Amino acid sequence: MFSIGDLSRRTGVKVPTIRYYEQMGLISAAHRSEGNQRRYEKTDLERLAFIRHARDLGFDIPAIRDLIALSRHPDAPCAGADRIAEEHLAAVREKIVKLTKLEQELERIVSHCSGDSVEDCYVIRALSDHGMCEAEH
Amino acid sequence: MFSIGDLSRRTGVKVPTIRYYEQMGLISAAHRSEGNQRRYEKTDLERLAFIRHARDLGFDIPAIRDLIALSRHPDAPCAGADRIAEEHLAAVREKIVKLTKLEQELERIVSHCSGDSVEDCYVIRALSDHGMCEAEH
DNA sequence: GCTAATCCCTCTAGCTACTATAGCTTCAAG
DNA sequence: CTTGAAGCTATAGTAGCTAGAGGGATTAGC
Repeated sequence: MFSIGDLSRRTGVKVPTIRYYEQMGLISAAHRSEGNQRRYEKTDLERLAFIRHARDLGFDIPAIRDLIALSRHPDAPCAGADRIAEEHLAAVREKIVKLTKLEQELERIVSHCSGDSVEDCYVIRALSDHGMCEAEH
Repeated sequence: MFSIGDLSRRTGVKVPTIRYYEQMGLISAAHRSEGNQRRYEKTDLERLAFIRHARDLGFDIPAIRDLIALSRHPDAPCAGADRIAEEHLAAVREKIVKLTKLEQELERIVSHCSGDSVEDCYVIRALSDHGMCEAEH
């Protein structure tokens, strides 16, 4: 039996976040002590570690809910889980592409600035005048 | 004289967003028509285009506020603007690094899954067991 | 057994940058 | 003068937490 604080220390998930996950339906409502405090068991610990891990990998809460639901049917085909992971991977890649474009544009702007007065600051001028950009955005 | 709708069409910034920017102090409160509708001039258009451009480049609102303040002192040195842009560039790069690590981990997980049942689905198993990860996260 | 420190409870509000809705008023064209 | 589009304010919702207020529970030490 763990208190919510124990669970927090063992998983690295903050206490209010655990309560939030309960509210969001990622973990089921815990049993309560006589004094109305949450008491957890080992399965809850594992579940929370799963969630933590998925969050670290950037899955959002609905996706995690789906993954948990799938993990409860060991005999089902795992295409569903694969698809969720693949979609997430695709989203991550898309973000990287966008950020890389941003990086290049910012790099160009920053490196072009002579460092004199604001009047001819390349940073400010580039922001004022879209025509100075290389790529679309 | 432009209405808020004109401004929106010319800059691509949605009408409620323009009002939001006014509230956030990015643009000054517009003059009003007799019937209390906002009326803008060319300078407002330029200001809004500047904001739009900065947002497209991922600057957050406080940074844009600072950039606008700086752009009003043409004689000041532009080190401030450079620093803001450089910090933002650094933040973008950091995000790219993180996402790239994520991408690799996800790629590895997805590619390892045989595609059979949930029971031995690599996706689910990897999420359950942190020890299966290559990198820290 | 008592007390103090620490933990836990619920509820509410705040964060970013918008977006959406409701209910109302104003504007511009015909 | 009417009508439909556009504008107004105010409020609430989005994701995933985080912080705080104002209490009650638990536990370690004496």
